[in-house]
Amino acid sequence: METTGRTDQERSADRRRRELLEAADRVVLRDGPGASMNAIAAEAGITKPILYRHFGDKGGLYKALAVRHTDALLDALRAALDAPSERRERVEATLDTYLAAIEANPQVYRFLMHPSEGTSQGEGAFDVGLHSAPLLRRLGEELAKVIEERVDLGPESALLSRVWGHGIVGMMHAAGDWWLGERPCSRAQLVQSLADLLWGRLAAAGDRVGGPGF
Amino acid sequence: METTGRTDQERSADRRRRELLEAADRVVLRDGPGASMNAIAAEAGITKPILYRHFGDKGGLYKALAVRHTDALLDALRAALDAPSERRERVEATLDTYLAAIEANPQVYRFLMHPSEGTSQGEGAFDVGLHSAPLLRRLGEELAKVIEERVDLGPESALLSRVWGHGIVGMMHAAGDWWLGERPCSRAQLVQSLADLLWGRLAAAGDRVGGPGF
DNA sequence: AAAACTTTGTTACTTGCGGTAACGAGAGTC
DNA sequence: GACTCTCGTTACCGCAAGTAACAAAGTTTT
Repeated sequence: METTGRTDQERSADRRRRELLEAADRVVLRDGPGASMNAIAAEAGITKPILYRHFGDKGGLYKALAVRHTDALLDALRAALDAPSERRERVEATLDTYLAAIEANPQVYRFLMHPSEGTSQGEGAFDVGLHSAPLLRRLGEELAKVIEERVDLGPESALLSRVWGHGIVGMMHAAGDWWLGERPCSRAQLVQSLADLLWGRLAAAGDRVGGPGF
Repeated sequence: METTGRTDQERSADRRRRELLEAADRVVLRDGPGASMNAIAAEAGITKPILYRHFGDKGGLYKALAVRHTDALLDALRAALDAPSERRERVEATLDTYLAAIEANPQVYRFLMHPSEGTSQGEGAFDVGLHSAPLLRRLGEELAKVIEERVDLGPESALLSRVWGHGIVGMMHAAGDWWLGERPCSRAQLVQSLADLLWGRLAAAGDRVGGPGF
């Protein structure tokens, strides 16, 4: 069959690609996001031009890496998000899953957050606002989908769910980032605090000015 | 007096520094965050080593630039944050101020969001979690201060206010970033949606399938 | 079987940037 | 007049991204 021949090549290429990605992963995890193409090639046991043949440029490689990890994280999150429990519980589980992931592997997380580089000259008036990590965008969209699907928001639900999706993801990310750096409390406490925030505790709290003393 | 002589030099150096920063600003605003030191030096009418004498390295220059802009933004935000109106109004005004700022000058905003680079070799086990833009950290801390100062959160208020400060800033940032890219609605609508989220509308909304508890 | 092509890999190069060393010219000081 | 101190230059180093040109293997075509 001709299919086997062609498939053989494709499979071989795919296997190679996966091997390269795994090598790249090791290097990036070891050396951080600044890892050089040379280093990655060396780890994979080959030389630079092959990497470029497979991934085009550094952006391509990093994008492929990011997609892998993002997919993995998304799978974990979806499980927490789609649980049949009550909303608050689901929210807490999702927050905890995310935080556990970044806690377990800060290097991966750190890499995912700024894949955008570029020795690029030119391209002055590119498009604005696309610097942020695609991971966050994907998470935001995913969460938006779930919200719209499961929460009754009346009219404007399309807009609201997306705003909230991105907003909540951003909240989770920023708080997680800060928490990871300072470790001011346990993960459970952080989850509680964030869930409380989403549950309107900021709106419900009283002013301090009328308080004791002063 | 000797003081005048010394002050003369210092003033001259400071003026120079400011000129250089302004030149750098123009270039960064024109060419994006990838602007080269050569380009900045050329814009300032001098050559590279002078930049390095003034700012140490590229990180130093970018940090100085970032501090300038961050200070400016913080001043605007503090005005909205310290208003004597009601809390919801204050929150909305603050959100709107931030969004208006990033809308008015996306280039600046874009630059502020990833000043961290580094051709650094070595330093393998640096510190994790410091990749995020210092702007967000400063905003988060600032907001935390205001929250703790004006909202009664009972015990744990120190922790809660900081978590919320960073969380809310992250929410604002992520939603703003997405909004700036897609422009799915007016600024006012976005502000409303985010304030609604903070006001617990997510918790208050009903489920879409079956009842709560399921 | 020999020629041609594809795949897989190499070495060696170019370009461009961050950063630095070494040197040069004015201006104030002993 | 020599000394030094700041401001400025040119010319370089090192390094990383990306590419061109070439080499050896297997596969297909004639």
